[in-house]
Amino acid sequence: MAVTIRDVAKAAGVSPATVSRALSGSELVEQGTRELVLRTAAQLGYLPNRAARGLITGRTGNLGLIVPDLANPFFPDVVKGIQARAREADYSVFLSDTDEDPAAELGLVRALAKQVDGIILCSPRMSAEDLRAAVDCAPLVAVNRRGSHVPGVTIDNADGMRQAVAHLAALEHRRVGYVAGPRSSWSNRERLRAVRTAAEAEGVELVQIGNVPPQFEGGVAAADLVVAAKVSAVIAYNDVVALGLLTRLAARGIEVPRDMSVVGIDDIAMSAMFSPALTTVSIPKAQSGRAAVELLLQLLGNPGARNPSRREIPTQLLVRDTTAVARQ
Amino acid sequence: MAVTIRDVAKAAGVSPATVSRALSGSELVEQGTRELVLRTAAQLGYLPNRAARGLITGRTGNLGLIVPDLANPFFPDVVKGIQARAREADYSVFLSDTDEDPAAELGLVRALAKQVDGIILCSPRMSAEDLRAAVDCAPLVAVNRRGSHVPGVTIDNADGMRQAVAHLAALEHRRVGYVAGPRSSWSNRERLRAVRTAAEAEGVELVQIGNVPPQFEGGVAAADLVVAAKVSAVIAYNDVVALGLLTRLAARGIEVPRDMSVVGIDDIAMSAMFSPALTTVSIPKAQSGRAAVELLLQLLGNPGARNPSRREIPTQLLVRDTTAVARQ
DNA sequence: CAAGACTATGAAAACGATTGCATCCTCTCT
DNA sequence: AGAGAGGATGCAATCGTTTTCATAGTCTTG
Repeated sequence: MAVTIRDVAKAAGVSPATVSRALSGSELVEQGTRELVLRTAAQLGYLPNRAARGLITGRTGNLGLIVPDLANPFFPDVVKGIQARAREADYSVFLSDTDEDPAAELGLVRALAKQVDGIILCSPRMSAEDLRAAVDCAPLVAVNRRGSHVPGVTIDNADGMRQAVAHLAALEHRRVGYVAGPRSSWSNRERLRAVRTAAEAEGVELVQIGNVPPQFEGGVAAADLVVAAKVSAVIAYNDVVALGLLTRLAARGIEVPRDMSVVGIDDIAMSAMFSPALTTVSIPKAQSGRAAVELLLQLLGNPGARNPSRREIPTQLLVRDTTAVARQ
Repeated sequence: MAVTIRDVAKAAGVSPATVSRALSGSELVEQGTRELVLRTAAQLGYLPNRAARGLITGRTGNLGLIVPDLANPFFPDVVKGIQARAREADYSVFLSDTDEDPAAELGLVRALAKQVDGIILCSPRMSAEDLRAAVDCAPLVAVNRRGSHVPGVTIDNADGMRQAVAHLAALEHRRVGYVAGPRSSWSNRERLRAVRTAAEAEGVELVQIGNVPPQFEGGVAAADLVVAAKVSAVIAYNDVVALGLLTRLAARGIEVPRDMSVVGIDDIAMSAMFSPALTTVSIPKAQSGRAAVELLLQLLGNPGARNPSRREIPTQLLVRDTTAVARQ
């Protein structure tokens, strides 16, 4: 059925070993022979059997990718970046969606470990000790999470929050709310800390508002708390929450940005489409994905690397229509 | 390093053959022996090497999944369904995003064919002949596309359009627009035909408006054409286009649904969050994904199946806030 | 009790690639 | 011219499983 290396060898009048060497670009085969082999292989439509190769080399040519929820509009773009970069490097990627179940993450890592050369863990919700265990299963890179022995790609939350708070301060907001995401989320803890630091530096009073699920409904629910908190501006854990806020504020007759300024984080596609268009801290999502693959490839090339490598992605405040000068 | 079947065999005092049989649930091994083997395997943390198994069985335990654009909010939900069902059947899925490049699709199918047991092609844009070629590469199921020899999952567009048109007709709309998607899209051709049939049946006049890219910008651009077409209601190729319409109509001061009714197709998450919330023909996206896997598994179990199997997914009109009685 | 039928197990041959080692040839240097 | 070096190639082992076939023991049955 399928054409094997032996068929090519026979057709080209050489041994399978020579075919293997010619195709893998080894330098130990004569120019003429190589060309002959390459031509024959192409002619026969030969494609190497990955399983067989993997068996002897111990590498699969696959990467594993675990995301908490693909329906969260943040992730598809990250996945696209990962996908694209992996393909360039001739790797295929296995996708797994945990449906927001942190307990499933470690199990998936374990299951995937045998089938892939490395794993990318997106926004892992798992505990620190589980993360440690995961790292021991396979070469692993985390996205949106820093761990003491885990290489990873993170967002420069500190600078993003600094930009957001500086923007609001420049608009004369003196009392600003932060609508927090899930307590268990590393990103949320990180953003909370960053926004506090930034507020202090700018001399702005900061009030934390709730811990809401990172969904539209979370924002809807938070809106009333925001109003009650007597702030003139609010920064949301992410864009989806911010859009929820916007919707409920409008329903209550509170006009944005006249009565309240709102800033999101992520810059998902919908944010620009909403009216009013959301001011947000933009994260280069595809770039984060590419960087994660880059890190992983580096790890695979040099598995003994002692210090886990890190990569921090810069953020950029996009000022759109939901922020304005504070009302006196 | 890794624990192999031989290690388990040695530890359990049996032959590798027996271990293999015990683990694969073959009936030819004695109860006691099976338990011993299972216990030993678990104890040693044995996980079978997929590559080795694949080499001998010829099956990989992997499925390939090709989508045109993961950033299109329609697809993540479908992918989630596919993912979930595949995992239940103990399959892993390779994800590939073609970035809307139809020319890349066949190449990807070819490349993937050797690494997977079957392929799911989502909304393939490729030509009919390419699709024929693709089917010959590997067991294959198409989603959102019907081809003469291609098993696939499709949406019941006819009924969806019927519901939408009946709804508008009941609201006394007599002249309705259809904002068409890309001419090359099979779904678009299908929907156009269905909406025409439905309009005829309801005695409603139908005007086709443009062929726009299936994005927000497409809807924005179409809005002015819609107004010029003097229709009182419009059905859009999909929700994203409908949201673009809504945005531009609002900017022109045309109030929805008072001055114009708008119906989308897909029911993406954002549609419910928009204001006004979009009336739309809902497609069970995850269910489509699951059905595709189901079909593929069936195909794998019985590759000689002559008549390609089909599955049609029902749709459901969700009436929200963008449709109202036509103005006199 | 003998003979056949069955059952549980093991030995060994695959699957298709890679790679260490051996071989053979050609070239160069003394 | 002979010897040694080195480059190109082939042979065969190997990776970890599954599966066919053979074997040895147990059970049934006339």
